[in-house]
Amino acid sequence: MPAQQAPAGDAKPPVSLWERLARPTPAPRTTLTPQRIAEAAVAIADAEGLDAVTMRRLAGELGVAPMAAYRYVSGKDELIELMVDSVYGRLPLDTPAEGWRATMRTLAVQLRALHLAHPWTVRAATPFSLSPHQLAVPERAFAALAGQGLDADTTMAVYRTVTGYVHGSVTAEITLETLRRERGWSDGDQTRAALAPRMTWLMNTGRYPNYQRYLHEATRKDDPDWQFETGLDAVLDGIATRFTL
Amino acid sequence: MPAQQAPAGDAKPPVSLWERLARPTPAPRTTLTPQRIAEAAVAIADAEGLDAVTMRRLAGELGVAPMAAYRYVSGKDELIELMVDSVYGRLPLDTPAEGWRATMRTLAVQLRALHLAHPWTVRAATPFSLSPHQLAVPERAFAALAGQGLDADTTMAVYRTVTGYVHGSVTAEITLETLRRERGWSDGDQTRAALAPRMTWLMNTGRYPNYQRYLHEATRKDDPDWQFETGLDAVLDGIATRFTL
DNA sequence: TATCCGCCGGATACAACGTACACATCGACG
DNA sequence: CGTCGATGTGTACGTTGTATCCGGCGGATA
Repeated sequence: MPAQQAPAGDAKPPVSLWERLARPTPAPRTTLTPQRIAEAAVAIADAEGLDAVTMRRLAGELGVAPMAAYRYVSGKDELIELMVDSVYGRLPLDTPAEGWRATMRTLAVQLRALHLAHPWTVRAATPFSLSPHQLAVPERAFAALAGQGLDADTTMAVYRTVTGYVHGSVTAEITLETLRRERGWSDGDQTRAALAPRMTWLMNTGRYPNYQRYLHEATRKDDPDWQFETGLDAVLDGIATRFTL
Repeated sequence: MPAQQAPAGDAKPPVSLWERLARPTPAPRTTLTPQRIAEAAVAIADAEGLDAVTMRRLAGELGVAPMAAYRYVSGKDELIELMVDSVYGRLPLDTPAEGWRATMRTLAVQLRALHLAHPWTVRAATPFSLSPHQLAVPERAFAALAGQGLDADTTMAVYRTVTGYVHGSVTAEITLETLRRERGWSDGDQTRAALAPRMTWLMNTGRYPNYQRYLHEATRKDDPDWQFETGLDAVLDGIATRFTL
């Protein structure tokens, strides 16, 4: 009798990760829990980047065998879903309501802060992943936008516009910051110095005169806060004018 | 003298990938060239996704030994840089000038089209990677924005805002589209049907009333063109009003 | 109290990956 | 004709995700 308790013949429509999570924990005596797994993995990713999160490394950090975590996640993809949901759970979404614009603005700023605190999230987070804490973000936005006379599609367009800007903008910021960190460049000047050979060669091709002029004239190249918020306010301006909010 | 200084070492200052590429090809009779490598890799990624691009697979496609490509790229990272630069080279950036707004709009639309045609680029492309064809994008934008009375920093802010929106927005779009394709769901209804179990469970928690209302009221959920362009026009509106262009 | 069963974590194993390294080969130039 | 540098080959190693089988503990049941 080969106790074949494999995933069985039928596909895999069974309970989702989040549904399993929500069930009361069968016993409080187990050494491993999804929360512990998520926190350990997040700690590794925060400290050494997403690539350092290895099933073996994670197991080592938890003091268990390499395959142990597979009791709780079906594979590495689900582990990352778990990690992302875990950090999204730390978002302080309970700020008081103050009108749609202020709410959307703080939401954007909070999302950026979250990504900066956990740079691996921009690579790992799939927008619209159906995880509880990630869903709380559009929920918050929709709540703030309700009652403004917008239909559902436009509400979604507003939400997507703002989060699209945030995600793209922060991705660029973090890509550069990560590159800088892993190469050991401390400030912007040192970064430019390290990039100088490539850059000067490219500029000497003479094909980028406008870009070159920017390089000479810009003075706030190293102020990501200013860059982010300037763009954000422009985006919010645009939403206000186009949808007459 | 410990002088270990991990990042210091100054290990790889040699000529960059692009500098090497620009040198005259030493002999026109070699079977392998960076162009051929890039095209083969792009073809694989277009057909089967970025994960299918393997050094061995690429070598097989080119009819050479697994390690052969390493004569031209220092590793897989450089291979991907090469791939991205290759597809950026297909951008038709020579459209006539028609004012900053029209230029920025078509640039955004073209970038979206490029990402949709090669979905792996949103994962692979690091913004501000210093490759010739990628640099041509900000060059084009700066050219269109020059003479509008903006200082260099604001010009960059405008560029970053638009490309940030494009990148983030298209990333979301492609993530969903890719998911749908690899699961074999044909249209939006089938996607929603497949996601229904997860979705209904989440909705039944009662924690997302506004999101749930959106699900019921929305009618253009499956029109990504409309979503993208609506957001884009809002962003451009915002830039125009905030910087009085 | 004795028994059984289902959940848990451990151990082993495998295929695929990126890539280091030494070797063979071939055209060009002295 | 001999030498040399550039090009592609062959082999091998360490690491990764994960399939599979096992032993054992604990609580419900008899």
